Order: sequence, then C-alpha cells, then structure tokens
Amino acid sequence: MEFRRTHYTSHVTPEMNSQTVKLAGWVHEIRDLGGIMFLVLRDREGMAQITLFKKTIDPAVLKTAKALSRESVVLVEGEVKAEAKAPGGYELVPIKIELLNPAKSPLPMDTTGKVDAELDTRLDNRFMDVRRPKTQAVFRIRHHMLSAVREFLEQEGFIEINTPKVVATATEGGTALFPITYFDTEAFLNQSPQLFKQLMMSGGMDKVFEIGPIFRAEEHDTRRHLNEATSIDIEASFMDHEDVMVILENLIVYVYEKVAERAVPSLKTLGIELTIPTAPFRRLTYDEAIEINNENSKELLEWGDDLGTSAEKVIGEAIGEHYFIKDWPTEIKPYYTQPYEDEPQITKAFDMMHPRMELSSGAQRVHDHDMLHKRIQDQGLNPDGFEFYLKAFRYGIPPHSGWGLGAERLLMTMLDVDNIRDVVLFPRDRKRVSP
RNA sequence: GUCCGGAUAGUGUAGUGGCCUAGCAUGGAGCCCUGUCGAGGCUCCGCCCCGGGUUCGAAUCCCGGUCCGGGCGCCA
Repeated sequence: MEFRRTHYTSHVTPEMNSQTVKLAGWVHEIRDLGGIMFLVLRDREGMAQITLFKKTIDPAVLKTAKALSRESVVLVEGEVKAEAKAPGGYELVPIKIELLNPAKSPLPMDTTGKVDAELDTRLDNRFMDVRRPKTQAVFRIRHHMLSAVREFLEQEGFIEINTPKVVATATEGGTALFPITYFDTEAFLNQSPQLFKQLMMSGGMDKVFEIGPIFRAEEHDTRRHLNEATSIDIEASFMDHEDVMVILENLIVYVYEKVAERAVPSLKTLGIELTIPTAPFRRLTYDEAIEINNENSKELLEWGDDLGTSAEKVIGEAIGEHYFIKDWPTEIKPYYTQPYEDEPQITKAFDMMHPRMELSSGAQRVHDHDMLHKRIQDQGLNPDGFEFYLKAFRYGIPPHSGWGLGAERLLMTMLDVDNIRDVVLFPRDRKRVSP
C-alpha cells in the first residue's frame, strides 16, 4: 500500500498547475452536489479541495470517493488545477484515491467547528480533538513557546539538565506527594526539581535549567491547577534574586516575541494578536502589595498573611500587566529562601505575576549549611530526610538563586485560555487519570 | 473538602406537571442538483444519567447515588 505524500496541502500552489502530486490526510468534509463532488482533505498544515467532475472522472475513483466517511485517512494522487473558485486558489483533480483507513460513524465529536464539544468530551476524545485546527494551534504554540525558552536560556549560558522524578523525600513541607511503590520501599513522585538543581550549584555547573513534569497530590480543583504540571526551572550561582528576576522578565518578553514571530498561522487560527509585554516588569514589595489590596478590597490583609485568590485578582487588576512581588515575610516562604541579612523577618523571595495569576516564584537560596539546617527544623521538617541535600552545603556551595515557572500558566495567560486543561494534551487533575 | 449550578439522540442544545408520540442544529442513510467552501431542497434514523418516592399523570417535583461545570479552600 502506497502511503507517502509528496506535499503537504499548504505547499501546493496555483503555480504548480497541471503537476501531479500526492496528498495524504483526513477527509474533513464531503460535499456531493450532483454533477460535481468536493472532498476537503485536511493534513497537519492545512486543507485542500479535491474536485471530482462526475462526467469525466474514472468511475472507480468516483466509487471510492462516494464510499468515504468523514475523518477517514486517504492518499489522493491528482493533478493540480489553478482555480480561482477553489479555496487557496487551487484544487486537485484526482487520478487515484487510496483509502488507507476508514473512520467509523458517528464520530465521537465534530472536527469542523460546526458544533461545539464540551471540554470533558474533548478530553475523552483528545486524539480527535487535536484534529481540530484550533486545538492543534494551541499545541503548536506550546511547542514554539518551549523551544523559545530553551533557546533563550541557552543564549544566557544555561545548561539543560534532567533530574529524577522518583524521589525518596518531600522537597519541602506543605504539599502532598503521590506515593509509589519502588521495588520494596516507598518512594514519591517529585513535586519540584528544587533540591536537585541546587545540588548542581554545588557541582559547579553555575547555571542550569530543566523543563519537566512536577507532581502535586493536592486536592485542588480549579481552572488553574493540575496534579501533573510542567515546570520551567532555573538555578544560577553567583547571582542574587534581583539578577534572576531580570533573567525571568527577559525570558517572558523573548518568548512572547518569538511566538508572535514564529507561530503566525496558529495565532491567526485562534484569532489572537499577542501583546508583547515590556521589561522591566514593575516590582512591588510585599508591603506595597498588601497596601494595594487593602485600598481596593473588602478582604483586608495583615502583614504576614499569604496572598489568596482574591488578593491576586485585586492587585492584578490594579497593575494590569506582568509584575513582581518581592521581599516576602520569611515565615510564609520555604526554608531554602535567604532572609535579608539586616532584616531577617523578610526574605529574598519573589513571585512573578500575570494579572490573572501567579506564574513563577523564586528566591536567592540559603547557602549556609547551619542556617539551612536550622530553617528546615524551624519549619517542622526532619533534617535527617534532607541529608543528601544538606551534605552538598558542607563542601562549598556558592551563593545562588533561581526560580520555577509554570509552563501551562505561561501559555494559558499568553493565549487568554480560561481552563489550564486546554493547554495540556492529557491533563491530570483531581478526577482524571485517563486518557 | 465545601458552596452554587447542571446531566435530554454520536455532538451541542430547547423543553420546569397533561399541549412530549420530546423540538432545533449538527450527524448518519437515501433521493434531487456541475462550483460548493458552515452548500441547498425533500424523506427517513437516532435521546430524557441511575435508584427510590409524590401524583390520576413525571424529562419536568422530592430524596439518595454517580458524573460534569463554576466559585472558594488547599497549594514552591
């Protein structure tokens, strides 16, 4: 069976008039008008019209065409005909239609955009949902986004690493972990590469990054949380929190620019015109953030409170663009964030926010072994479980800083998508582990 | 977890006690049509989440369950 195409639909042009090409893809639509029949063939790059003139066509080809069902996979060999009346300025007059694999009917959902499907239906049938140009556009943009992230970080001198997802202990207190059976001992799915990327600072790699999955067993059930998410993490030695904030904002701007430049057809499919943010982002201290909240909200906050969903919204509306919140109370940030030497009640930690939600958090890290040991204890954790980590701090680890950025949140805010599940192919949430 | 809302052909929806033999769109089968591009016209096909209850009568009201959506909580 022959199934190799010579061209994608978008690579055929009216100038190729009378040339023979082979297109392969899915039967997107069938319009049978009597004396003339149109098939719309869809491939990854677009669509092409196949036109059958019933009087002149080979009856065998017509017979195959008549028997096609929507979403069947076909290879069409035909002659390109420049035709102003056809979408794209050309159509294909088939010489041969090969049915490579028929699709059953009825389809689990519509791929043409005529009838909407609910997110739940789309996720249950993700393989078919991805055939919809709009869904495919989201994941092509996701590809461009991650590719730009890698490119930017590499230009900045970062080295890509991979750290284990199966671990023996929690990275930090607070978040729940998924326990797994690892031979005859208990292990967990990692919630963050935090500890491991810090170990690489002791390892002298200076600047590292990782793009990988993180797992959180929290029972959250919102439009912006996942139990398996993708984290973009960096860690850099001989840098403080301000230094890595600059890297972060420049990365965001770079990613927006490259997506706007490279994902033009996908953005068009989604009807999105990207507004590229400008750096530097505004820097709010935690104190200023509290003040803005208290001026604009009925839910008043006191110093030491964490910023909840409503505060995030209120402050986001007041600022209206990406911004940082820095200098957080030491107590509400993890043990590994470095307190200011002169004001130990606040820490060199920051969050980077989109008006809609938090995208990233980072900090300068504690590099002094004894301080780290004490802070682990103070947060009610057992230092024994952290020995593999603490050990690296006894043999020369430079001052260092880093952040973690939620890839899905970056994408959903960029594309103004309401539900985080829309930007993950196979989302894992409180209620979904399949497909 | 909690509060609110929802569940009707394959998909998306209308219907809030009898007018429902459940409407519409899309889809499928078939017929007509040589320029469709969300084609059009005609015929046919296919649906009330599960279990109990109220009532002469339940898709519709009540109770329980399951599943889904949204808010909040939880959350580097």
